[in-house]
Amino acid sequence: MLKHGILGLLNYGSMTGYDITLTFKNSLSYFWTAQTSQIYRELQTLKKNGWATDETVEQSGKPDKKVFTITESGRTELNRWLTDDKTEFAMRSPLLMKTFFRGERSLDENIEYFNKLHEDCKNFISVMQSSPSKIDLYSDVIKDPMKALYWKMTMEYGLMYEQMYLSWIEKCKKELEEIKNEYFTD
Amino acid sequence: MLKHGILGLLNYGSMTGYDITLTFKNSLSYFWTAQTSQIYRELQTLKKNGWATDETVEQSGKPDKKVFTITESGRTELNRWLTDDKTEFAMRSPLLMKTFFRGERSLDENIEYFNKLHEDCKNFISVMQSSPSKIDLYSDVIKDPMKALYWKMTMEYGLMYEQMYLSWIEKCKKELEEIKNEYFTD
DNA sequence: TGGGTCATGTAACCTGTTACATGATTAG
DNA sequence: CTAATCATGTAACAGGTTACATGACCCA
Repeated sequence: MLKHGILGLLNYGSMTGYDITLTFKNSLSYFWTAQTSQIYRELQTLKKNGWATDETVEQSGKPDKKVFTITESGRTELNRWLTDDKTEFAMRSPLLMKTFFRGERSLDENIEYFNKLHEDCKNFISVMQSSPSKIDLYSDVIKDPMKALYWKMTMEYGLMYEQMYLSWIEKCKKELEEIKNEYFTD
Repeated sequence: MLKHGILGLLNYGSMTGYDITLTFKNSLSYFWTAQTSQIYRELQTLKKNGWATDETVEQSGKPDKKVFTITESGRTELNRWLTDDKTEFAMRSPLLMKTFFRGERSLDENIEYFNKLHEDCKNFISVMQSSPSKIDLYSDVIKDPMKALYWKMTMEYGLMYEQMYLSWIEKCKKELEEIKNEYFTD
C-alpha cells in the first residue's frame, strides 16, 4: 500500500526521499502514516522492482541528494493497482479497542476518559484544519485540476470523519453523564 | 494492541484460541481484524509474559482443547493499558489511498469506481447489521450491563462510521456526475 | 462421501515502529 | 552558539498476511 502511495507521488514528478516525506505529511497523512525509515526502505524496493530509478545530484552548501524517477514499468504497476477492484473497508482503531474494554474502569473515570478524548479530538481537528489549502502549495506539482479534485475528496473525507468522531464522543459522554445523574436522583 | 484485545476477552472468562477467534468476529471486528494464526501466536506471547496460563482439556468426540486463563499479572497489564492515556487518532485507509490517486483514470471510470464503492459499502453495512444483537449472544459472558454499554458504544461508532462513509461516497459520485454533465452541456 | 464445524498450529514473508547515526548549512 | 532544516540511512524488533497442514466428528 505504502509502495503505491510513493509510486503515486513519484508519478507527479521526480522526488528525493526527503521530498516524499514532506509531501506525505501534507497530503496522504489524512489517512496514512509512514516513518522516514519506511519511506527509504520502500524506495529501495521500488528500485529493485524496476518501478523507479535513482540519480545522485550534487548540491552546493547542502548534502548530495538522490532523486527518484518513476519508470514506465512503475506507471504500469500504479495503474494495475488503481484498477484492481478489491474493496477493503476493514479498519483498525486502537481507540475503539480501548473503549470496548472501558467497563473495567469506574463511571467517573470513563467520563474523564471521554472528556480527554473530546479535548484531544478538537485539538486534532484544529491542527488538521490549520493549513486550509495545502493543495495550493502543490499547485505546481499537480497542474491538472482534475487530479486535485480527488485530493480534495480525501480531505473532505478527513473532515467528515473528524466531525463524526467528535459527535460520537459527545454522544458517549452525554450517555455516561445521564447514567451518573440517574444514580444520584434515585 | 491485539495482545490487549485478547487479554480483555480472557478477562470475561477463560477461552480457547478458537473461542477467541469467534468472539473476535462477533465483537472486535467492527474496528479490528485478526487472523487465527496471529491469535495463536499472541496467546503464546501472553503465556510467555505470564499474563495467561493454559490447560489442555480432553473432549469426547472432539479434539483436545487448550483453555487459556488470565492471571493476576494479566489483569494488572490490562488495567495499565486501559489507564495509559495516549490518544491515537491516526488511521490507515487503503481505500482513501486509492481515491487520492484516481486522477490517473478517466472521469467515466471514476464514476464507475464510486458506483462500485457504493454497492460494496451498502453490502458491508447490511452484513454488519444482519445480526442485530450479537451482544445478547454474549449475555452469559458479559453479565454486567455496564460492560455491555461500552460494547454498544463501539457498535454505535461502527454504525455512524458506515453512514458517514456512505454519504461521502454519494457526495463524491454526485460531484463527478455534475462535472460530466457540465462537459456535455458546454 | 463430501462439506461444515471444531480445533490446533507452523513457516515465510511483508509491513510498521523505535532507536540510533551522521553531518553540513543557515537563521536568530 | 544553538536550534532548525536539509538529507541520508541502518538495525532490531514487533505486528500483520498468506499459504499450508492435520484430523476427527456430524449431518445430509
